[in-house]
Amino acid sequence: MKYKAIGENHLYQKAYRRGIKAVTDTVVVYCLRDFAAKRLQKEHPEKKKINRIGLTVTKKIGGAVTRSRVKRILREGFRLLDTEKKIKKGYLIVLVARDAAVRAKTQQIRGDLAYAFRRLGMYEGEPAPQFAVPKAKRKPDAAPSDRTKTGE
RNA sequence: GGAGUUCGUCAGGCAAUCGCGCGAUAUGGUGCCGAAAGGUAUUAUCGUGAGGAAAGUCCGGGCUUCCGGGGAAAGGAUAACGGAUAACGUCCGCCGAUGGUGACAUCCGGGAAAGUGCAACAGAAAUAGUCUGCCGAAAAGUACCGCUUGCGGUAUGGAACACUUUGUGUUCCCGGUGAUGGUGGAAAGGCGAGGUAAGAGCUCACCGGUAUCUAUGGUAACAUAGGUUCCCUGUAAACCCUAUCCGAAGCAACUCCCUAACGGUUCACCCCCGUAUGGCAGGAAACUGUCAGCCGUUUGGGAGGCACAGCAAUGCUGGAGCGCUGCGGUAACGCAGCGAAUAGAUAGAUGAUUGCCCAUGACAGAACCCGGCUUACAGAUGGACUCCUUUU
RNA sequence: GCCCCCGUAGUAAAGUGGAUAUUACAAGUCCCUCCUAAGGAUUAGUCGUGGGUUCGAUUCCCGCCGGGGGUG
Repeated sequence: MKYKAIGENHLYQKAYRRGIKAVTDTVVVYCLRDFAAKRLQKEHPEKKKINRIGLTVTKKIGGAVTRSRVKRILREGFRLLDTEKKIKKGYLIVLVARDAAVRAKTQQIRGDLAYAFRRLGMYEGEPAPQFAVPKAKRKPDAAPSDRTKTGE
């Protein structure tokens, strides 16, 4: 199972503004319903829905070596979680690394991601997550804790 | 054995399972998007997959574009000498200077006798004579003496005051002199003797330096010895002068393809020269219109540049490229032969788990490509050399 | 990735070879006042950092460190 990466900057901005969010020590997870999911499903040879993931590792984390290592660990953690449990398809998932992710192991990342996805209700069989109210678009920084509550 | 100098090499390894980028193969693999160029997703097998600094972007090139060629100006860079190189501000050798007992290290390195500027504070004074100090020689005038009657010799700088007695001292003026004067980074080459009215490279000996000549050694810088000349501080990482070199921008440079539309066909804003127009129609001509060619701009999409290169492409040729060997050279490096040639991403590929070993792996990730420099860095290991101690 | 620019008290700026580095606001202390404000006095600088040139460097030269801007 391959993962299509998010390339466009505006999709990241959308995920930050309108997506639901969960925060752990090592990583911050944003999720948003992918509006291009049907087109991607049509392009897929097996006609499956897929998730598009994006990784954000800022220069504050470290140099090029540490940043690319953090990206590998995040990718591996997500891959492990995805093979174990079933995550809902057709979403944009943005993973933002925090300072603690530099010294983290893959298993810790996997656990943090599992905690975050459970809070966000992204597993199969659970009720669909509610997205943020449109008013949050005007004030992106206002009351982030409320949005996580609505996500539960 | 100890202490040290210097030049190199490696940059954890092996195995298993899962996972990632690229290439090839698969009936042009299969699906999807697109008008097209093309792209993208995915399956299997095989191959392949970051560095000595990939970094900083500090120099030098390749390459691409700016229409082509030549010249000038401005600006910039470099700086003993000889060599290496595609080139360099790099490298090697060597000279000089500095440091070290030494192996060795470092580079401070054109010109201040072309000119301009600056030199705070201190100091009398900062490139120069206003103070202080020393002196009254010479010249002129005056007085006296001699006689060869217009010359020679002797004395005296001028004024005031004081003491004393025809000189001495004080103050002021005139003239000479140039280093005595706590300073300062720097004070007119240093020191000694002679010389002088007082002095001064004014003269001499020794020492130091500048320029230049000769001899010897060296390709040369330069070194040694001798002769001549001169001795006016420092600063050129102040302006500047001399010699040499440099056009500018940078792959987000740019090129090509598909698609649609518009404009020009003339001009080169440092100077000079060159430069694409042709056919048809109208007109006497200037010129106008139109078509083709050429050039440019813009909308949307895509590829290339880009992974050894080029070509007439299972091969051939070539290269500032890499490794090994031999030869030449003190060395940098050169020449010859042989061999191997695959990172190429585009939100950006090397990870996770387990086991074993060495005994815990530092700095750190290609982004058009090379040659250097600089900076960061855990260790392991090889060669050469120096000093000290001991033994033979 | 490439090309540029800037670092001076807490903040914003001057100073571009010379003595103890200025100015405004802010902050601390003191005075004034019954108290506060205003006013007055005063304090605090490795001039980002390490070398070099120079008698002398915030200034000139070189190397690092940090920050910012432009460019599809």
